[in-house]
Amino acid sequence: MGIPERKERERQQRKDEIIRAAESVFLTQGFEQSTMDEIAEKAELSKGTLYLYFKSKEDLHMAVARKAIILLNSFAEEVAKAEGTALDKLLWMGRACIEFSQTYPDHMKAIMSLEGIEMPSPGVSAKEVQDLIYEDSPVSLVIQIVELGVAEQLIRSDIPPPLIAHTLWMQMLSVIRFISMKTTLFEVLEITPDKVYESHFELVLNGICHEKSIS
Amino acid sequence: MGIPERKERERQQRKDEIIRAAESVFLTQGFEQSTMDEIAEKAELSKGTLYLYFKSKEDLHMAVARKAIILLNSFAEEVAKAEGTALDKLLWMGRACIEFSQTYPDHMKAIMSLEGIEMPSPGVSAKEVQDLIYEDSPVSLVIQIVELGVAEQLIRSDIPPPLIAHTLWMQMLSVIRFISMKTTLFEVLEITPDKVYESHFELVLNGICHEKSIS
Amino acid sequence: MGIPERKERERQQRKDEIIRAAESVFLTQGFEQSTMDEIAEKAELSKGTLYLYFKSKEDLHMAVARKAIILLNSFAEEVAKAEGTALDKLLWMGRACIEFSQTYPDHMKAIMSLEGIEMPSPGVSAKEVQDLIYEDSPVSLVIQIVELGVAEQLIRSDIPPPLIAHTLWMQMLSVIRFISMKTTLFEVLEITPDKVYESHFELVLNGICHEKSIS
Amino acid sequence: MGIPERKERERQQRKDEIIRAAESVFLTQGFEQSTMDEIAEKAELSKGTLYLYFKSKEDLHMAVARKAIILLNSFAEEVAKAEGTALDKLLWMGRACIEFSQTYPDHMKAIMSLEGIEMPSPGVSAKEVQDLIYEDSPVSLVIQIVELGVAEQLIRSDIPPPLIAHTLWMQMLSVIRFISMKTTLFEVLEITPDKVYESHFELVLNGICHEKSIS
DNA sequence: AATGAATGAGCGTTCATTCAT
DNA sequence: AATGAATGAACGCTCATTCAT
Repeated sequence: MGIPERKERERQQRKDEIIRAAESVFLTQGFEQSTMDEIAEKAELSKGTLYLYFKSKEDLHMAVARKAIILLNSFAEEVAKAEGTALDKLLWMGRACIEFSQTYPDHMKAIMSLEGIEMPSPGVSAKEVQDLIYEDSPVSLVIQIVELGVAEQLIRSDIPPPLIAHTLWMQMLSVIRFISMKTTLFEVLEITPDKVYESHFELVLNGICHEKSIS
Repeated sequence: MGIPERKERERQQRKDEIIRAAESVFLTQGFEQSTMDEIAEKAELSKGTLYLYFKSKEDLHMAVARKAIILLNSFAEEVAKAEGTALDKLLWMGRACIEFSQTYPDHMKAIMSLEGIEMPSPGVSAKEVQDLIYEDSPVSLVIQIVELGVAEQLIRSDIPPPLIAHTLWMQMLSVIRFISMKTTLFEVLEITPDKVYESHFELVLNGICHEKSIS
Repeated sequence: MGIPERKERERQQRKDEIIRAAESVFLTQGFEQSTMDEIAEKAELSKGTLYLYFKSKEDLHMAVARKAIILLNSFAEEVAKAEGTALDKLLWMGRACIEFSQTYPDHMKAIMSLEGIEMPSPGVSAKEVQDLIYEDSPVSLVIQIVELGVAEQLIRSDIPPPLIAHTLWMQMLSVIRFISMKTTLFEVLEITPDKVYESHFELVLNGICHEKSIS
Repeated sequence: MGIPERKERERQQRKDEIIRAAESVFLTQGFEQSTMDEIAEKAELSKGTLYLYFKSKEDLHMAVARKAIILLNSFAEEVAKAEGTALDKLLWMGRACIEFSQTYPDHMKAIMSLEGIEMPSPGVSAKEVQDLIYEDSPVSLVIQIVELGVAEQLIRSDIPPPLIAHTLWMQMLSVIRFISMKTTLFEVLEITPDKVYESHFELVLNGICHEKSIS
């Protein structure tokens, strides 16, 4: 009794070990530049063994990203439960994402690399990527909060909540990418990453509030 | 006299020819998937000759992106000259970028691929990429307009104009990336790319207007 | 007592099951293209178990061929019993081989693949292959019939019967190989397989009859 | 003047060198068992260079076989020119083939390995193999001689000459295969290869002479 | 300046075989 | 006896880069 369960558990652990190894390799040198040899070496496993658990490099890539997104989601869910207005929640959630990206920069990188996957990637259906990013990700959470905000009359109602939510998510990713890559720029502008984040939230949250006439 | 100049001019022309060839190859199949062989064939030159003008594939990549960004800049400059408030100009400029990305999707792709270049890319300094994106790009133009908007008291003054400008630029890129990659999402949400663009501008421009109290 | 016998019987049954599985896999996709995984799956056994019964893939290959050759032999024996002259018997036997190759194309393939085994094949001695083909195969039957034919003075006596018999057997294989592989040739020559077989028998049987002066 | 010619000549020489290296590797260990690495090493060239001259392993295989068949053909043509009856010519040609197979055993092996190519081999059309074997090979020569023999009333006319010729060719191959592979058999039967060849010719040539009643 | 032949490290993937359980 | 996880050496092929001419 319990033997098949133990086997299954060990199998899952092995998978996790491989994912952990892949994470650290993908993140240090990017997905394209990483080789299965490196991952195998990092995992202290033979290359062939990798293929026992993941049918291709791409498959492993997806697994890494999935794990990251689920982790991020758990962060976001925590925040969404707290008391406050929709705008408060969005701000907290944004901050949680930033924090996540600083605590697990490698996981964040994995999530963002997914965004770069070209649609007709053989072996990975677009649908699969979509689901991963927009169903299991915080986006669905954001949609709910935006809908709440609209109900509270804090958020403008002239744009469909899902559209607002996706826009917020994209902007979130873009600011993180900005911070992580354009480090030399900060010295020139004499600002800190924190300042950038706060400005960002100021701007985007201000943007979704009830409209003033622009055009 | 004049001979070295002619030589130099011819050299530049050759370079342009190669860039043109590289463009069409990178754009049809992506940077990673393109080979120097293909570019050489397209340029009707031998592979070795490519290395006479560009020290590596990466170098050629940069040149292609540089050309694209300059082209985009010329578009933006045109728009910036027109009459109107700063907000008007920003909106027009945004629309010009969208139009550019639809007219020259390949060039836009090149510009965006630059954003994804990892910092410790051997052979290309971070500084070089920075300059390319933030000095020769429309960002400097946007900074000017934002400053104008602040002077006109249309744009909030509590955030430094360069920061606002960079945020706008990043958001611009993120919406274009979104549109080009998440096509299947549109069917689900029953929206059109145009609608996304307009919502985007609504939101971000609303965001940079004089603040209401959020926090 | 009887227990070891039962064990042995069970072991033989297991072996047969594996051979059956291997047959169907080898025959659908050829020996080289088949994997031990596929055979294991077909046999509903684990891959490791295969090695309990056969020491290598090659060994399994031999077993499959041996079974096929025994089956062919049983066909041939049936025919050899019938009434008629030695020449009649040889013709019938030839036709039986053709029929066999059409009824069990996969088994025939296995037999012929054996012929192609290179001599210094590690793990399989040439002797082993010889025995398989020339002792358990119809060749010994053919030798007997040729000897009979010589006694009947229907078949030339200037060439040793074993040599004639081996020649007949080789020619038999060559015509079957020809038919199975050179299908496109038939359209060009506007002939049918049956016509080829009959011409073949005409020629070779005519050849072994009492000599006319050639040289 | 002459420079492109020299280049072309050198290129051809290089190709020949590679073919020569491939020959010796294919023949020592068979086509499937040979690796491009081994061929490259034998040719004292890098693996990549092989692919500059041959687009695939299969392509190289064909080149090796083509060379062998052309060489064999030149042998056969020489013989066909000599004076004599059709039967004489066939006998001489047969002996020439035997001699060829002893002088260039490796080339002969290559020719025979072609016969083993399965029809739906990806990348090599059946047609291509057909042409190689039946158009450029001695078969066409044999057809002519058989036709001549029919005209001379030495060879039976009830079977179409092409069919007779193909049968002779197949039988030729089968005896060579027999000799080269079944060496241990000779000791048992106490015969020599030469005896086998002569018996073979006796039998097959007798077979194609004017028929006696068999059935 | 231009060529293009040559390189060689590298790639993702496969699979016969072994061995601890 | 049976398993199936693990191995690791291969494999065919690619391609950015170099260099003699």
